[in-house]
Amino acid sequence: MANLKQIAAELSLSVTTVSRALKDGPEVQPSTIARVKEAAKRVGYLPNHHGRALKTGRTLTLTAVLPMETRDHLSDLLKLPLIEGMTLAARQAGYSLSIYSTTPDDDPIESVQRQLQAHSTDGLIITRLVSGDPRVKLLLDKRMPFVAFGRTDLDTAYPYVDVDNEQIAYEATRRLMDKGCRRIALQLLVPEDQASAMRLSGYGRAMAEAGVPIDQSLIGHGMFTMESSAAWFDRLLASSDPPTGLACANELGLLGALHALGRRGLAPGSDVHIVTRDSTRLARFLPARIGIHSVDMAGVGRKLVEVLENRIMNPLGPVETVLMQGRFEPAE
Amino acid sequence: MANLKQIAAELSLSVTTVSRALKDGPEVQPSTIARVKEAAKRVGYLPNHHGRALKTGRTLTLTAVLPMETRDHLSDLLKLPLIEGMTLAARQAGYSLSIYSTTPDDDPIESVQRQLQAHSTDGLIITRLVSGDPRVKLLLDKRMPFVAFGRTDLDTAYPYVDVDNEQIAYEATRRLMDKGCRRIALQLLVPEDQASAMRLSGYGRAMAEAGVPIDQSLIGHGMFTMESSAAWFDRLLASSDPPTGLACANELGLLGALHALGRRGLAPGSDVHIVTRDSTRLARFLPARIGIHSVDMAGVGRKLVEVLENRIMNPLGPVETVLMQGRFEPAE
DNA sequence: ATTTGTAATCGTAACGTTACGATTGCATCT
DNA sequence: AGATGCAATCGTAACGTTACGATTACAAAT
Repeated sequence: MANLKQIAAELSLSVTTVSRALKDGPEVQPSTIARVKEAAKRVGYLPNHHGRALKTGRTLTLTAVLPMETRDHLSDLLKLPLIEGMTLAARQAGYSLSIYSTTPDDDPIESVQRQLQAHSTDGLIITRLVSGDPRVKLLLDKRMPFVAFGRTDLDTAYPYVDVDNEQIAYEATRRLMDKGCRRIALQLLVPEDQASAMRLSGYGRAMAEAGVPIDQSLIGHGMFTMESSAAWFDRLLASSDPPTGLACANELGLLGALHALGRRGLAPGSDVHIVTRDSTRLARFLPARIGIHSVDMAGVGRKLVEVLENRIMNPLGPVETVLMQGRFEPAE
Repeated sequence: MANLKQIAAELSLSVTTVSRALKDGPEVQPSTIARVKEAAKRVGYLPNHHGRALKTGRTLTLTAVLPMETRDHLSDLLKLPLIEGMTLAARQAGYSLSIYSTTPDDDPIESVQRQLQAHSTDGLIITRLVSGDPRVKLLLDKRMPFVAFGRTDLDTAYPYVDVDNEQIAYEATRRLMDKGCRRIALQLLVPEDQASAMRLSGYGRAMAEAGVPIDQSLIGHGMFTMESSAAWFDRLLASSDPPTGLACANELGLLGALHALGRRGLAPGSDVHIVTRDSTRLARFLPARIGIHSVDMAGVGRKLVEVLENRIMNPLGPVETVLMQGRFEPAE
């Protein structure tokens, strides 16, 4: 394998000069730079990652910590465009991206600890923040560059990229009202989930603007799976005053609700109006009339890497935060 | 940051002894090993990846080269359980897994070249093999440990993990025949695709066994997207002798076909029988009666890492090949 | 003739780890 | 007493890179 020493020997130069020439050091004669570069190309030289990392302390690796739903891969659907965006952006910036999957059994803070101490990464991308997330404090404390996908309730500033769930839920609710819906059901994950809280807030804002009181029985929590969504929506449909509109949490929630509708012989778009988020283009090819808003998850992935890169380059710079907007499909 | 030197200084030992003690070297006194391990735990020592990699030449990193469909993330659906399986298995084996995404514009062989020369990985996982794939030759030639997801037509042996598409297609076709279908439509990707060729072969075997001649007009190619699947199946349904059974290529093909059926007011399970593959648990929650067979993609991912690891540990050992079977849901 | 300045290049050390051969201390054997 | 064997530990070098302070050669200034 070609290394600096070999090139140096071949050209009767020192390793130092070769090293400098390859990065266009101003101390090296232009003609020497040319000779060195020619030789490097000829012998197929590529810098040894680990030699460099050991010396400089920079690894040129970013790590994304991703919790995986080991039982149900569909609920992780939106991770795919996210991974695509992250890996491609990382590559373009000269980094490689390592994925650290965690299962529900893993201790989330331990995974971060491990990354921190192994000196094996230049920066971390963390997701699925919880209230007062200890990882944020830990990473800020240890001065490890990181960026979060999602926000949480901390008084300290930290870099994040998030989806503007409040605005999206607001617009979704408004859209259902435009169809004439007043009894609008809302799917959420868990109350502690920041995204869910934001969605609830946007929903509440739209309802308040229209002067419609909020009926707590229409708010569904725990809509993680198609099963839970189907069961919940089935109960709602069976009630004495069933909803006429539904804002789904994600594609899974949508599929579950469609399941419940289908069993009762009801059709989306006439009996019940539905709006859903669609990060994967799934919803728009279902044989059903559904309102769709999409979030560019690959764009989120690219943005995460971009923010993280800035953080690495300029650790003391301003804390960047990004809110991604959703895009609504034109009304049917 | 804690390193061997610090621990050595603290315990008045040499760096060598500490290093050996941490890996239970037989030359070190048991009591010393205990002292060293205690100190290591206390100061939070974790070995520096790059120091070790530089010295040993092993990086403890595996790289998966994954082509991404940048336009349509749904067609990449099954990659998610694959990624999960790979990353978790890699972690368990002490490796970290790096994802190298490629776009349709990328030169596939260049991506491999780059990985090869940067000394940054211990082994490669390649996917989406093409006929006479040059990457396989290159990697065998350079003695870089690798494993392929999928087979191709090469006369040299190489390690791979693949899904037994022939058998799965055979069983799917048999199942449709059990429902009384004789005109059975089959979705394929491209003729050059090995998986498609295998599926066609299994389909043909089942048809031949039943003495049903194959009607080429029922074989659909290019079923990559929901759109193409919907358009193709719509044409078939409009023909004078429409199919009564359909074997879908994947969840996307299924959704497209359901779209076409829905537009004509036809129902799966009565007018037309459908069997599909479901790697993501999507199909089984659609409001439709569909025959389902699933392939454990997370298992494929784990198997890939396992085979690759064996290859790294024992480069001259026998070439491992694995065929994963599908699992059919009990008949409706 | 000596000093100063400058451009080009060099030598050494260090990052943290491991491999390998050397060294120590001590008990046992001739 | 001296030699031998063994267990435990040590010292040094090396992996490939880069940072930093020399060193050289030569021209220009004193």
